[in-house]
Amino acid sequence: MKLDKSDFSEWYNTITKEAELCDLRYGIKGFVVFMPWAVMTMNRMYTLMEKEVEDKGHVPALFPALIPEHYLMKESDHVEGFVPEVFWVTKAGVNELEEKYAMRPTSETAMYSMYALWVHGLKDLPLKIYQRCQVWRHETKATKPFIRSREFYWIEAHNCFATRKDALKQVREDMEMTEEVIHKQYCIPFLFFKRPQWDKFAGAENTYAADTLMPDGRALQLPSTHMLGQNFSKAFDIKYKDENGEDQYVWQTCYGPAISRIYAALIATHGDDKGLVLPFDLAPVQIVMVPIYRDETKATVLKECKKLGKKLSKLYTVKLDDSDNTPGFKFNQWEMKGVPLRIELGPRDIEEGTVMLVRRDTGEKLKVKPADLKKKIKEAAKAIRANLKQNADKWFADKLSFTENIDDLGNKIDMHGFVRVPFCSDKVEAKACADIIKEKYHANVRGALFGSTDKPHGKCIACEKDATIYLYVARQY
RNA sequence: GGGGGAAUGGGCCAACCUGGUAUGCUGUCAGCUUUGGGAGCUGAUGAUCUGAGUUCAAAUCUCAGUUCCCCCA
Repeated sequence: MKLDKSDFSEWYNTITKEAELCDLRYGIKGFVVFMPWAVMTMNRMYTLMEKEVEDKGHVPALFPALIPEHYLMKESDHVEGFVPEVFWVTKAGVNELEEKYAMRPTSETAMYSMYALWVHGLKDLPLKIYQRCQVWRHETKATKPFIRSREFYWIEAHNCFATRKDALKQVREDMEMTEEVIHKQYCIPFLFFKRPQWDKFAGAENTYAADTLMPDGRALQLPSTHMLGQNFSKAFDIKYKDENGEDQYVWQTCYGPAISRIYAALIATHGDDKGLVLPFDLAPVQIVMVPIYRDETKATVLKECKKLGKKLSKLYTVKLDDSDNTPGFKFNQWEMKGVPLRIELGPRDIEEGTVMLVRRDTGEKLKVKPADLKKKIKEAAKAIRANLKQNADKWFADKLSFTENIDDLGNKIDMHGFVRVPFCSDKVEAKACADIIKEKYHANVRGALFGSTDKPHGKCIACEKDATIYLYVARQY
């Protein structure tokens, strides 16, 4: 199988098929079957993300997938943003429903209708609830497995606070969670942006989002946090009595890491020309054992393998591949699947009293004595984590560039990915300038780097006004 | 939203222009031989998207429909 990551689109299509990550033949456009190997990794991603979300004080709940139309219609900006891509349930059996139900495209309106019943006073705040679920959006943009499908899997956390300040603190906390899980554990680098006003979540005051870059230089939005202000609390009547006994609307935020999409970033960030490369902690199989034998040695070798496998499986997820394929076939197959470590064991090794330990990320082969094996595996696991993160970070660091000249912008985007440019503003009236860039280079304004205080001098890159802010431009998925 | 392409055994594909027994690879199953970087032989298995039309005869031509994929906005 030929794989060439420099042709990313083709590489991605091939790898999702060859590594058995998804099956596109279900027969509804934009709906794909997520295959076991992908789901097992996503489950591990979920576990790590949910632990972090719970550590930050969220508790889990599960809300219905159907949302009555009148809930969905309560917040006008939200309606405008989402209704064009909602799937509707209009019939039950043979009868038309009196009110149609939306298949949730996101759960603000489902959850906040209940929050209004639950929040009464300061004792109920902060309210921090998350759910793991799937959502449906009839996307009009091109669909691509994991990157953008019409049904996808995510976590959504929805919070209520007594004050604006508390809500803004949550935005920073969400960024910390993203850093901890997506960067440190999944080893996916990103930049955290405050989106311009014309590109925020429908119904939000502000949107903050982590953008990573795919190998073709196009940005992919990973989790986003929305500062909802009081837009929804007013629409849904979520209020508490303050110290003076007066009604106050709560301040809200929500956070939505789409696991299926982050999985796409995981594939794209770490994979190579041999297939997937999975971080040690996310691999459905961490160590694959490949026995090498002839007929007369088969029994001995398999016995040794099973003995060793039993020991190791107390610490790791281990798979003994005792199928009838040849060793070479197995090597290639498990490399395609991204298994981080391989142990080869044959008569030669038994004779020498060693096993062969092979790293997927570097291809490095290590002859190891059984007594040292646990130690060496632990070291290798650590080294793989560090190596994947370092490689990804190094690649990503070069993907940031600067320019103040619009004629130079196209080149910079082509050669790097994110380009910082001086801009007149990130308010709605500056959208015209963003449109100029979009028209000229098919690139989008991703927003201001969160936490950055750099101030530009001179003019906006696209108009004659003075620049007031640095914004970042990239092509996007 | 615009454009392009495709639909044939489980997967990939040939035959289509020029209508006539549907090709090859792969997979699966059975057997034998193999196994330190994608093994070999023998046999079995299994297919023309739907609906109309033209015709002695349609995978092939015509019309309609359905679905998917890719590229661009």
